[in-house]
Amino acid sequence: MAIIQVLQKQNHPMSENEIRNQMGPLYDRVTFYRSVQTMAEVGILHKIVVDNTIIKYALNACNENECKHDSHAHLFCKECNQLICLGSFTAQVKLPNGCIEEESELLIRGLCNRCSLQK
Amino acid sequence: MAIIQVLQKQNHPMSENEIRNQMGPLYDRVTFYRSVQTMAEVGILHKIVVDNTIIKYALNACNENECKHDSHAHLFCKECNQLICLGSFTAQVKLPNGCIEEESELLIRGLCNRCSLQK
DNA sequence: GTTTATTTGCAACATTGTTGCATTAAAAGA
DNA sequence: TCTTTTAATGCAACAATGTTGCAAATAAAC
Repeated sequence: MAIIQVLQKQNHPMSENEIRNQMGPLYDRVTFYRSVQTMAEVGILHKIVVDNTIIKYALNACNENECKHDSHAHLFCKECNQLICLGSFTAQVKLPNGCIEEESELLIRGLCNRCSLQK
Repeated sequence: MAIIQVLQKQNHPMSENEIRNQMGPLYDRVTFYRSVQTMAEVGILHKIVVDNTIIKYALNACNENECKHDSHAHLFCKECNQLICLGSFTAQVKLPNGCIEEESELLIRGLCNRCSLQK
C-alpha cells in the first residue's frame, strides 16, 4: 500500500532508494522486494531496467501516456536520472526467420527538457 | 585478451558466467570487471542489460549485423537465454518538447528460431 | 639494466536480491 | 464474538554482484 501511495504521489518511475526515502521507517527491504514482485505479477506496476544498477518501478497506467508493461518506450535522462514514460511505439526490425516476438521495450537515453535547457 | 578470444570463439553475446566457464582458472572477477569496463570505454565491446540479473557482453562489430553500440536491437530468447544481435532499427516515438535523444536501444523478448521449432 | 608506469590478483567491503522462520495481522468459520 | 486458518510482515542469514585499496608482478620507457 505504502509503495503504491509513494508512486502515485510522485507520479513518475522511482528507484528502490527513492521509494525508501519517501517511506521512512515503514520500509523493509524484504517486504519491498516481495511486494513489487507480486504487484508486477498481478499487473499493478512494472519494473524498468535502465541499467543493472538503475532500476525503476512504475505504476501501470500511471500517467497520461498510459504507462503499462508490454511494448512501450522510456526516456532516461542522463543528467537528472529521471525516467519518463513515452507510451507506445512502433519499430521496424527484421527478425531472423522463425523467431517469435513476444514483447519489446525501447529505451532512449538523452536529456529531459529541463536538463537540456540548462546546457 | 582472454575475454576477447572467448567472445570471438563463441561469436555471440555472453554473460559473465559463460565467459568465466570458458576461461577456467585464468579468470579473476576483479580483472574481469576492470577489463570489460575499459574495453567498453575504448569501444572494443559493449554491455547489453537484458534484465538486472541477465547481463551480456558482446564484441563490437561481432557478426554479420555489425553489432556495435549506439542504437541497435537485440532479441532475447526466453527459452534458451541467448541474445541475438539484430542490427540497427528505426523507431517512431514522439519525445516531449525539448528532450534530446542521444542513444536508444530496443530489446525484444521472445523465442529464437531453434526454440520456437521445439514447441 | 634500472626506473617508471601499468596490470594483476587477493582481501575486504558495499550493494542488491533471496530464503527460512517465527511473529503479527487479517480473513474465514463456528 | 471467539477460535481456527491463512496470509503478510520483519528479522537474521545467506548468495550474488559490483567496487576499492594495496602489494606483487608484469610491461614499457629511459
